[in-house]
Amino acid sequence: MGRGKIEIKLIENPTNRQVTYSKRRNGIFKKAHELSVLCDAKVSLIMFSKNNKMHEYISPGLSTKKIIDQYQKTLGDIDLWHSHYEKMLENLKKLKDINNKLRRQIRNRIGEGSLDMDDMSFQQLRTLEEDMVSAIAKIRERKFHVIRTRTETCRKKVRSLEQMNGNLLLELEKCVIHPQFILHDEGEQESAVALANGASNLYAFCHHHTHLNHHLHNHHAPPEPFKNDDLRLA
Amino acid sequence: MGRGKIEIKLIENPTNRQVTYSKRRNGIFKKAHELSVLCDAKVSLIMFSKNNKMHEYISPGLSTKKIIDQYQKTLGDIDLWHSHYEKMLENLKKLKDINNKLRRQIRNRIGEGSLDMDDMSFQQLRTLEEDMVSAIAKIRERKFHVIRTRTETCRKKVRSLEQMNGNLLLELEKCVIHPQFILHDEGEQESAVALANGASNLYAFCHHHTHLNHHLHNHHAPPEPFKNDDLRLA
DNA sequence: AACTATTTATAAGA
DNA sequence: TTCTTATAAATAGTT
Repeated sequence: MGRGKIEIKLIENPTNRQVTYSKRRNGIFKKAHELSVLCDAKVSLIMFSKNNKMHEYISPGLSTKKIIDQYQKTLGDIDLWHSHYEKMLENLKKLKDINNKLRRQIRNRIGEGSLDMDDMSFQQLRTLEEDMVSAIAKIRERKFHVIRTRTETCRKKVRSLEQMNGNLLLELEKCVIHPQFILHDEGEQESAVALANGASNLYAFCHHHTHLNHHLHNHHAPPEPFKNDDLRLA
Repeated sequence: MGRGKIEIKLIENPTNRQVTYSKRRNGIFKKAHELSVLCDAKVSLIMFSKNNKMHEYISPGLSTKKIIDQYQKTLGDIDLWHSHYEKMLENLKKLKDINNKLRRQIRNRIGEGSLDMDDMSFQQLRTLEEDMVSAIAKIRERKFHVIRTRTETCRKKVRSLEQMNGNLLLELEKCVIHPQFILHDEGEQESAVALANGASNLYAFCHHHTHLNHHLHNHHAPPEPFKNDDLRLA
């Protein structure tokens, strides 16, 4: 339909091709629309030119999504997307199942599993109890490790404070033996008094801490149930 | 383009409409194909007639899926499908996370969580230990409930056996007092001896069971650690 | 983008 | 449905 007949094969000339594409594209769109109206048909027409420009026609009152959905349904779920989707759903279900199992396991271990436990035999309960006992032993061991570490840290802190304390006392001694160094004016004198007070405070502090230190060491040996030591250490 | 010009509006006559649909559909498909070939364009043409018969054209070497994928991509993921898919992926990830958390929790409770436990404070360990202790208490309670139930069942069985035993003894007594009933022939006599032996066996059985019954009742009161009773009852 | 000679599509009828 | 055919529409090549 034109000045001459053309063979249906790729138009090599890009300009020509582009022109033909435009003209024929409009032609198809017009025909698609006419078909939609004349026959009340649902039409989805999507096309990409050689340079990937997209054009689409959809029958009035429809969306491409709707058409594609209907397409999938009609094709009977052979589509790759659909199987992928199905796999995902399956996966989701599996994960949920595993999740529920884990939760039930936890509930059993917490002791809240009264309903689930009805399904458990005496043997199972016995095994669970043994498990829990050994688990508690491990947790206790871990707890006491934390206590030991904490004690160690505390002892180190005390030692360094004792050292500091000793140094300060030494300084104070110097000041008392040679009072001329600190009797420059009133302000300095006040600070000297403050220093003396501070030193005695440090003494008290030191004693408190060494006491605590011994305290901790006494409790180091017998790692028995938590109720005996946690109030002091937690 | 026909014997007469037609207005572009719904063709009311169904037959006419169907004919026009067929003709024009072929026309469009032909044009779509020509466009595909002439301009190397990707074309997807899906349509549904008024009675939902589907027809589609796809450029050679393509699949509708490919076109739709490209369509989605071009449209910039606004599509509902895509967002649905994304939501599913998100959901999947969340479930996996929850799963891992649950697993870690279990590992902690089992006492295998040495690595995870390094992240736990003393307070957390203490709470976990307390949890476990109360959980174990519940599990023990449950266990002893199972024992009680079992004991009860056993006792009932013993009682019914005792009853049966009594009845059999009564029968036997009758036979001994009135031997004429059982001295028909040799065969009958043998079975009478067997019956007597059986009865004495039942006596022994009965005693064994009542003994066990008392045994169980003694253990009913103090529900202490499992190692004391499970060998007899499990 | 407009023109137009031609081809193509198709409405109506059989 | 399919074929026929007169006529409307589309469009290739040109400007």
